[in-house]
Amino acid sequence: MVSERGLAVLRAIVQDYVASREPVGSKTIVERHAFGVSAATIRNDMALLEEEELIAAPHTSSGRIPTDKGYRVFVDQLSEVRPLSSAQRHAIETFLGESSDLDELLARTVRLIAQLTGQLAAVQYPSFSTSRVRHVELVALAPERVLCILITDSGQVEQRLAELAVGVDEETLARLRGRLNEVAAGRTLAEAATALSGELDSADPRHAQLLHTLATTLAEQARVQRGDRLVVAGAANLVRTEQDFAGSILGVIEAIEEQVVLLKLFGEMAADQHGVSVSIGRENAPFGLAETSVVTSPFAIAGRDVSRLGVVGPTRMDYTTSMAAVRAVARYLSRTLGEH
Amino acid sequence: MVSERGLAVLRAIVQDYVASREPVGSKTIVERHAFGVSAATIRNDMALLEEEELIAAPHTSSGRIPTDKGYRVFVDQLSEVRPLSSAQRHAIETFLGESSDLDELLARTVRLIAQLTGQLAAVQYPSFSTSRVRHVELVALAPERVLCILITDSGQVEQRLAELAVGVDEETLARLRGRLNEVAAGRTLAEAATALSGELDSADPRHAQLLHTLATTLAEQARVQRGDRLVVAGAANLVRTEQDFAGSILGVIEAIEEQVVLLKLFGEMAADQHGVSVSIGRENAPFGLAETSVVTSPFAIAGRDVSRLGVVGPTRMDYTTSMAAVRAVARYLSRTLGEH
DNA sequence: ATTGGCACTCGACGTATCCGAGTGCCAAGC
DNA sequence: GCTTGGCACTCGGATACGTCGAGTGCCAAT
Repeated sequence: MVSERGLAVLRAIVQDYVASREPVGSKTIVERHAFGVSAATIRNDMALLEEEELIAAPHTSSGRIPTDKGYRVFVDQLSEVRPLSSAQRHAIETFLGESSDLDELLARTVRLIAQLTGQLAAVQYPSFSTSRVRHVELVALAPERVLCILITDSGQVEQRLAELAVGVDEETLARLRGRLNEVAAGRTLAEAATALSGELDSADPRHAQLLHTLATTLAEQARVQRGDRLVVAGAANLVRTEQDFAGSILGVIEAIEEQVVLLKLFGEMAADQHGVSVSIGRENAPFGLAETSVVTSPFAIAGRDVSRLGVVGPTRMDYTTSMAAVRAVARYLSRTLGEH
Repeated sequence: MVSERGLAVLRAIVQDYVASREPVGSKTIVERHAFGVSAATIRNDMALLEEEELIAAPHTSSGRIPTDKGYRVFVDQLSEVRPLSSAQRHAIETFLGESSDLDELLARTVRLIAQLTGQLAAVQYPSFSTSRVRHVELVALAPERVLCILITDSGQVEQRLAELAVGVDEETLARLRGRLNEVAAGRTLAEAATALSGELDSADPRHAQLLHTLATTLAEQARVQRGDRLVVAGAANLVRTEQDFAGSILGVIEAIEEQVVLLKLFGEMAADQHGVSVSIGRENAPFGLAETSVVTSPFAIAGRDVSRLGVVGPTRMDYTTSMAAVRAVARYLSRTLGEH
């Protein structure tokens, strides 16, 4: 139904509305875009677009604003993702390049995205369910306090303190260390957890209790997915766009702080495999984020898509910029982490 | 100059204003507090208080609101810190009691404070400048990639990856491990850093480069004060009180995200040694937080005051509740961490 | 299909008005 | 010498109203 020009009008409306925050009228469009037709013609097209529920008028005789559906069409069909400027690309290289470890890299990443997009940014910690145990280290802080350190082949380190009922000497600890490494090393975290549980049965009865404590500690540790954590930055950006939220911004802030909500949302978006995905307005209603849009992209460690990063902002956000920045940073990250 | 009753009036004004968010007039006071005098008398007292700049009128012929100075007097002289309800005390015990490690304990702590006070809460990571090195562990992930793990007697674990120009075999690594432990173990982090630097000179030339890398890595690691990190929770609470900030809440959010600002402020408040300290409104102007008040308390690990926790909120905050909650949680934390 | 014209709508904005809470002051009273 | 009731005064907030203008929908003409 909607003509070629009609879609161009939709694109113009989205762009102008995002830029000006005000309903855009037919006159504004012919002024700011070279359509070569009169305002009346644009009005006819707009009537069509309104019928298709791609745009809406806040009240009779006002300009139009895009609906969620309108944004969807814009994102899917009308926006070409233009690459970042060389300055921005350079910023990514220099700002992320000097990171020393994963924690710092992700912390810098999330701040960078927030800065590039002017939105709230979030990076999901990589889930290491497919990474393998490289080494298990046991350090006695006291005879009955043993620090268990788990090192994976993705360079991740997890530590946990085990409190034992009876003390253990260095020699025994060395034996246990050897045994645990034998059992766990080279396996995925999940496999290692299972194997460790099985190991309990064949344990030297004298150290059963000790081994049990250590094994369950390590097993639990292995079970913990770091993928259930988010790093967030740019809350100030969210507050800055507060007036874009008709309802309160409170729910959004709470959802961000809660993390679980956002993580679920990230999880759902993982279905869309290839590249950047966008979830718009009411599409997020199940998560209590009906007025926000989320732009995310997966990124990979060692070639495996393990996690997501993205931005959260008002439905009326600059999708083009957000998508470009999210895509670029995700790619850079995948490239850097792929070298591991 | 200000009579006994005058101070009582100030207390009433602070309490009513905090509760109602509206300038409080003489009539309201006689209604809600049993002063046994008429509104006219209260008005006389209020004129006195205004002369002393303890209260102010937003405009002619409106009720009065406390000034920063008024809040200061209220906090210092007029508010008795009433202990928490048993339910709240119970909440602290149960909510914090089940924490397994320091990270989780602090994460739970900050959420608890935010919940108890309805303000934004922050906990400074303990600074371990006075804690001692218990153990240094080196783990070769690859011949030229060595993971350095530093364990302190306060149970803190720091890890860092060292990239070496030339590979190192297990045997050499074991020797180095022994040497580093000899040098560093038992010393404070600062001492260890110095000692490690000195050790470089007497190094076996063959491994000079290797040792240098490891030593500087560890030294830098030791130098890093974890006290320069904050855990924050309850941003939603800050947004909820947004209307209490005449200027924008943006600066506050930015300061919180920046962390450095808040950490400096925490540092300054450390001067006031005994228990809860409060910094009000313009007292925070150097930090760009002229409209906010900060309530903090130190807490101790192993008997040493090492860090602070507190809340940040509008000048018009419930100081009594905030102070009580901050004090109670800090005490609980000190008690729990003192057992280490 | 496009266009200019035109009546119509409705929110934004400025002005005038009213209302009431609250003050300051004063003279009278305990 | 405090305290109190009375009273005039002030000022912000709410309400009502008129004006203005951007923008629309529709229609007849091209």
